[in-house]
Amino acid sequence: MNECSFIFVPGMRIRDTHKETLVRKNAISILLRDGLDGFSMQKLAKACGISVGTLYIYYKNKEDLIVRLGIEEGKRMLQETMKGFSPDMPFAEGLKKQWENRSAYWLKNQEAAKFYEKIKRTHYAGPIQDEITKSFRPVMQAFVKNAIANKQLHFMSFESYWSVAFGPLYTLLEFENKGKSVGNRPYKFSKKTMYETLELVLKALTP
Amino acid sequence: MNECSFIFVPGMRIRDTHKETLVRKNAISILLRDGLDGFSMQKLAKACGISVGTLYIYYKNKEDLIVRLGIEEGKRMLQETMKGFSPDMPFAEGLKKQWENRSAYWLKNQEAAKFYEKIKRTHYAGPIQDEITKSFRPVMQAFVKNAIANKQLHFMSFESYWSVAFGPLYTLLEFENKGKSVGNRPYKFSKKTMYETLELVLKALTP
DNA sequence: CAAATATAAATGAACATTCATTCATTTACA
DNA sequence: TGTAAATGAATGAATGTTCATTTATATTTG
Repeated sequence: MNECSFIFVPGMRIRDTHKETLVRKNAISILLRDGLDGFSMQKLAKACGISVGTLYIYYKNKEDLIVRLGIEEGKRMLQETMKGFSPDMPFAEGLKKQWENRSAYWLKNQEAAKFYEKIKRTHYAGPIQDEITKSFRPVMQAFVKNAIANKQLHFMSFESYWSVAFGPLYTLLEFENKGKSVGNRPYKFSKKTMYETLELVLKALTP
Repeated sequence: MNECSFIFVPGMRIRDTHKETLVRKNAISILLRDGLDGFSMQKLAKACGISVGTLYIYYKNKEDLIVRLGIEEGKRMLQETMKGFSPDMPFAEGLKKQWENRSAYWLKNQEAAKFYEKIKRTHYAGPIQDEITKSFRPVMQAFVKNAIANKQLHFMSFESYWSVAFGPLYTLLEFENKGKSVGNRPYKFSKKTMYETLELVLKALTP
């Protein structure tokens, strides 16, 4: 059942891999500019300067295209979030690492991050989350388990923990995303606000 | 410039106000079922059992329809969130009230709440947020100001405060929304988790 | 009271676009 | 030269919106 296997055949024309990046970048920027209901295959093909038919060589259909881009970007983001992180780390240190990684990625890859956050709230989210989850759930669970065992984290329900540990960060990054916070206050994400907030979160979670 | 003013004219046929509810309910359920890109005016008209043309009597166009429904639901939700709340309340009490109101509304009006959360993340969000903001910004600002003045809340940036005060609640409600939390863990919102989380938040924010 | 009237509500067929998707054909390369 | 990549015109369904027409009703008139 390996979709990637292939039989070598002489004379096979090589697929233009540069084109995959082209499609991804244009798809993301159209989706952000025009929204999900302003996105179409013909618009995408035109933006890429390729034929509509070509899109159907790379992707089974529109849904497949959106879902696969979502999975790709989600994995990329989580990969970056986990850089230099290990579930054996002391709790405060590990959480800090994740906050730093996540926000650094967000600021460096604004389009990709906005795209992922947007697509997560559509009806395409299901298969995307399923795929992402598979890869990262074990690491995150181990981290919490260790922290509680080592008395670096209060005993509490997993959802309570997660919502306090990451809810505030996501809220700040959403503000950054819009450029505005609550009440349309102009907002620019800064390390200062981030560390200020992280400190509060650690105060809440740690003994 | 009052759009609502009208000149009384004999023989005016009365608009069927029941129909406005019909349109709103169907629009919301189509949007939740089929997503923004699965929503269309003809589909909506058919679901309501009325003519497409009628929709264009009530709403200028599709965007106007979505935006106005968003504003309506957003205002309704915030109205409920503020029930029995006053910016003069002691901080912990006021925050608790808002958490309770918001979650109660969410559980009682699941469709409306899901709709609002979804539409907030689309390109229709701008004008919706602008309108909502106007009504509730002053109250929320006064609450924080009072709390800091009375030393019931640490001095901190507004964004830091907001993200910690409400980020975790929104995260829990999103879990409830999906029926799953992180890593596809099945999740059902309960007052127990809510109060457990609120306690952590208060620990973070109050001296 | 009942018929006529005036008005806006409501209709739905019709419009030009745009949509997702297909496929016979052409192109480029190992 | 054989192969898969790439094309793009074509398809039929669906899109947002319009508008000439019909319907319902509050008021006026007889």
